Amino acid sequence: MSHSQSSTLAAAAEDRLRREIFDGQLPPGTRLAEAAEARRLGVSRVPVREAFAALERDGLLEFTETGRTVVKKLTPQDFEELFALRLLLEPSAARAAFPLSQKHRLLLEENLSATRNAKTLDEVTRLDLEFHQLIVAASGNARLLKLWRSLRSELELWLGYLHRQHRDQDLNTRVGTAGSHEEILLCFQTRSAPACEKLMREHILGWREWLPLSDENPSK
Amino acid sequence: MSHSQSSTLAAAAEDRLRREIFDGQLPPGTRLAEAAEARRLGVSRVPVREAFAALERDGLLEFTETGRTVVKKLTPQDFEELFALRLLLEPSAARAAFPLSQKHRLLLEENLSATRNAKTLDEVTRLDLEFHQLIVAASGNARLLKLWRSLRSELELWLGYLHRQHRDQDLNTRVGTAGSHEEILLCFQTRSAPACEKLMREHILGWREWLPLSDENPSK
DNA sequence: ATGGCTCCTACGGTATACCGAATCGTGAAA
DNA sequence: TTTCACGATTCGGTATACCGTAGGAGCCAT
Repeated sequence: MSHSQSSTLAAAAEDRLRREIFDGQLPPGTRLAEAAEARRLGVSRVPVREAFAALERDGLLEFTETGRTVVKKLTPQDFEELFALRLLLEPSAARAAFPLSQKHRLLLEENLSATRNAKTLDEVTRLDLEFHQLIVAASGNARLLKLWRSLRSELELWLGYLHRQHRDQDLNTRVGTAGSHEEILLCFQTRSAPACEKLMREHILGWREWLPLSDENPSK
Repeated sequence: MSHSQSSTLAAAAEDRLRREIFDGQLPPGTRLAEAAEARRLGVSRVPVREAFAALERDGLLEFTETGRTVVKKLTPQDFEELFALRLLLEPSAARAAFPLSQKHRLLLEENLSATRNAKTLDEVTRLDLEFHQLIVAASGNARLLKLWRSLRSELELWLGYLHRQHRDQDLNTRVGTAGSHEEILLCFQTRSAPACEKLMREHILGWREWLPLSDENPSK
């Protein structure tokens, strides 16, 4: 664990494992053992154990009945669940976030500006999720934000898989996402809470639409 | 940790601490130290540490910036957030749960039967939450159930506080809850998905209504 | 060749020990 | 009396060690 800004070894281990799972270095189904990962990461089993626990509650790992730890396999069914929950949570969050506070308006504008300047697909994806999270945060319901964040890791995992499978096509469709976000922010500034809710709903439905799904999936 | 059906000491410690928090033996704001709790529970620090982590993610404990562990204080604001989320999640779950599978219908009927025979207020409360959880589970969305369960502990905590403050009055109003649940099950068997969604929404609104709030709260 | 049994290994659960940092109490100085 | 500083204590983070058990490999019997 040579360099990492995390204050605790457990957090550093969690970050690293999370990244390795996202990057596909630890494909779904991989069995992880505390001792082995501890050796590999150069720490003892205790921080690794805590990292496993954290990643499990984020849905990236899975504990079997017998205590084994496995990188979770995501099925199209899993994705449909995530989609259904976004469709449930985010429009409501948008409605509650209206009207936007000065602070959150600025944060969203910064996000859009960063998105316009983004160079890589991963960066655009991260900013995309960040935009949505900002709106959930703006709703003022801390627990709602917590629920959303608990879905975020799995979402990122899915998007990562999809990007690796359709590296070419996504870059174009991504432009649409950014424009859609600008439209949403404009809606917050010029229209009503129900309008924002409706627009967010349509945005997520559209997002579901252009995602290439169910032809190939990373599980099994 | 003399007797407990939990297979692991960490789970047993978690159960015990959870119960003590619910019972009010560990009032909000109480500072918990790993070593002290380990001595008190007769285990080492490791299981206690894991129990703390689990209870923190359940919202019953709180880690301060400096790493201290404190029993969380619930404010009326917290309760409003929980209420808003139930109002968002559960009606949708009811819609998705329609039509009820044989299995879930039986489970709900068992629940109502147990409620009719219940003797103590705590038991009725537990069965009440169980009824709602069953419907969320019947929605078929495992992640939705996970989100709901993550709210349950805090909900139980709140209800526990309220019961201790209004021990007399609640017993009567509880009868209404049970009847309301029967109505909901009937709706599932005789009407439509939107009807169930609407009824669930009204049920939760009614629940919010009769709860004695904002006059006294356990925080600060 | 196949099914089952046994032994061995690897893994997770737990206890204990060590360390640095934060906290609190105490006493000295202003 | 108040305040500041310093030492003792506590606490959380981490490492290491021990134990029981589950899984797997190899062997034997059929």
